[in-house]
Amino acid sequence: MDGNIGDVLKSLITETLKALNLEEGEIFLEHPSDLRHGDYSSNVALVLGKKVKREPVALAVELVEKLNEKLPKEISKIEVAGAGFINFYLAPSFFRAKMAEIVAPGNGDNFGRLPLLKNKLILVEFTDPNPFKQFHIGHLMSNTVGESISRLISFAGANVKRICYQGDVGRHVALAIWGIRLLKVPFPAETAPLSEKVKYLGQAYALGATHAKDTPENEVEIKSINQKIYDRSDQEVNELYDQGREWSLEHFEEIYEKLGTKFDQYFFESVAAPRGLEIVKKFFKKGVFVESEGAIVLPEEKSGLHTRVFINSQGLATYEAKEVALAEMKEEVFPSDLSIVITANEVNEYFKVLLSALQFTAPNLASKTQHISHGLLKLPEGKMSSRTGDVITAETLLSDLENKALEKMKDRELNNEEKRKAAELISIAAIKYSILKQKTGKDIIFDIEKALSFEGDSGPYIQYTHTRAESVLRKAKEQNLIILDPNIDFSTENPADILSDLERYLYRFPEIVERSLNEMEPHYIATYLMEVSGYFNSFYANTKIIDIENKFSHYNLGLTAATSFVLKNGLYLLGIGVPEKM
RNA sequence: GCCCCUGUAGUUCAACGGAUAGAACUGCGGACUUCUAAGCCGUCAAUCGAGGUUCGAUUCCUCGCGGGGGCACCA
Repeated sequence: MDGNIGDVLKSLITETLKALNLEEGEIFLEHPSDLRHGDYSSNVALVLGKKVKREPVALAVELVEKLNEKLPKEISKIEVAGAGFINFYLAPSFFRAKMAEIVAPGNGDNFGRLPLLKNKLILVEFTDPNPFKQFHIGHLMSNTVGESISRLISFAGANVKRICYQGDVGRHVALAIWGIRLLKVPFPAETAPLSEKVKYLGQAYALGATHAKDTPENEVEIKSINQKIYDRSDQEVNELYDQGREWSLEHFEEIYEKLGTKFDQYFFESVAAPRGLEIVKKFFKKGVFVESEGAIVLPEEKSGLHTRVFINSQGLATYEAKEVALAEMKEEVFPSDLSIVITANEVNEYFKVLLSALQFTAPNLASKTQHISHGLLKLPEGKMSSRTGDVITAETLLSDLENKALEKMKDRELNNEEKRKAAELISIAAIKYSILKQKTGKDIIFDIEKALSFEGDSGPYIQYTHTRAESVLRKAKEQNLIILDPNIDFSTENPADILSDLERYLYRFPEIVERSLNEMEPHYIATYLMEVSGYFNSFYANTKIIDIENKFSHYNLGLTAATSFVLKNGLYLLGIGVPEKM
C-alpha cells in the first residue's frame, strides 16, 4: 500500500476539480460518524456550490461522474448523499491488504508509530507531588495524563524526558514539621514499614494545617520553622526534615514503579528557591519586577493578568520565583525543543503570569514552554482536602481496586501469582481509563463504585477484550493454524464479500494517534479503543473464529491478531498494560 | 465585583462547522449453552434559555441563567 489512502483521495479530488475548471484550497475529508455513509466523506460540493452558485447535489453528481473515470482500485464505490456529500467506500482488497500489513512479522508492535517528532527532545513535567504530604488521587491524575502524553510523544519518535518537580520546601513542609509536635503518636522508628512512616507524615501535616490558625503564636512558630528549613539553622528541624523527605521520596518511588512511570530527572524546590531569588533580584534591578508592600511582584494588571508575588516580604522565593528558576534548570540538563508542564487547572491564571515573567527572564524558554492542565478529580460526595486529612490516597484506591479484581478472578484457573499480577494491571487500568476517557481539561467526577464495576466503558473491559483475542490466538497456534495467509488473493477468492465494522475501524489507529498527539488529548485513543473493543466483541459473539470448515478462518484469525495489536498498543499509550490472562 | 473554564439521556462521558447527536451505567426485554458471560442482541431516554452568523450550529459570536476555579506574600 503506497501512502495514506486519505491523501490519495484528496489529490484525486483536487485533480478532478481542476479538470472541471474548479478550485478549492483545502479539501476536507473525514470519516463519516456513521459507517453506513462510507469510509470517507467530503463536503467539497457543499462548500464549492456556494462559491460558484451551483446546486450542491448537482455539482456532487458531476464530480462523482468524473471521479469514477479514474477510480483507484482501493475504492469500490462513490456515492452522493444527503445535502451533497460525496461518500467513498473502500474495497475489500484494501482492508485485506491493510490487515496483512498490520499482522506481518515485526509490524504489529509498531503499528501506530509515527515519525512526526523524530529527532526532537521534549520534556514533560508531571505528577509533582509534595514530600510530607500524601500522594492522593489528584497526583494520580497528573501522573496518568503526563505518562500518557509522554508515551504519545515518544510513539511519535521524539526523545522524551520525564521530569518531576517536588516541593520539598515551603509552608506545607513547615506545617508538617510543626504538626509533628502536636501528634500524640511517637515518631516512627527507622525499622517501621514505609507505609506507616508516610501515614505519620500525612497525619502531622493534617494536624498542622488544621491548627495553624488557632492562635497568632502558631503562625509565628510556623513562619520560624519555615525560615529554619530554608537556612538549615536548627539541628532538630534538620533531622525531622531530612528523615521525612527521604521517606516521602522513597514512598513516591514505589508508586511510580507500580504506575509505570520512570522519571529521568527530579528537580526540587529547595534548589530552585535560591536560584529564583537570584534571577528575580537581577530583573528587579532592571525594573521588570517592582516592590509593593514589602514584597517583590510582577505588575501585570495592564496586560489583564494578576499582579503576583515572586519574593514575599520575608524575603523568601514563592512558587513563582522558583518556577522561573526551574525553567532554566531544566534547560541546562536537557536543551529541549519543547517543554511541557502538566498541572491541575486551578493554576491556569497563575501560569500565564509565569509565562509572562519568563518573557523577560528567559524569552527563548517562554516560547517553547507549553502548559497543559487537567481538571480536578472529584468525588460525588464533594471535594477532598489533604489539609483536613480527608483524602483518598492513591495506595488505598489501588488496593481496593486490586481486591475487587482478585475477587472477580477467584474462579479462574490461574495461579496466585498470575492473579496478583493481573489484579494489579486491572486496578491501574480502571483508574487510568476513567481519567483518560474524557477531555483533559475537565473535572472528573470519580465514582468509586463505578470504577470498581469493570463493566462497559472501562479499562478492564478493553483489557478483557484483548485477553479474549489472545486466548483465541493461543488456541490457534496450538493447532498450528495459519494467521492471515498473505499468499491468498482475496480479490479473486471472495468477491461477494461482506465487510465487518471491525476491519473498517482497525486501520484507522495511526490517524487516531496523530490526532491525539496534535491536540495532546489521549481521550481520542480511549474512545477509539472502546469502539474497537465493542466491534471485536460483537464479531467474537457472532463468528466462530477457529473453524476448520471455514476457509476464511485464517482471515478471521488475522482480524483477531490485528485487534490484539491495536488494543495493546493503544492501551500502552494510555499507560495501561495488558494481563496475559484475566 | 472582575477574569478564566464549563453546561448533551436519570447518571458518567463522546461527537476535528456536516447527514438520523454516539457510547457506557441504570431501567425494561431477549438470545446462546462454541474459542473467557468483566461478554452479546434489542429497547426507553438528551444538546440550559433567547437572539445572531452560516447552505448547515451541540460546536462560532452576543446576552441571560446554572456549575467550577482564580483574583499578592500557599502551591
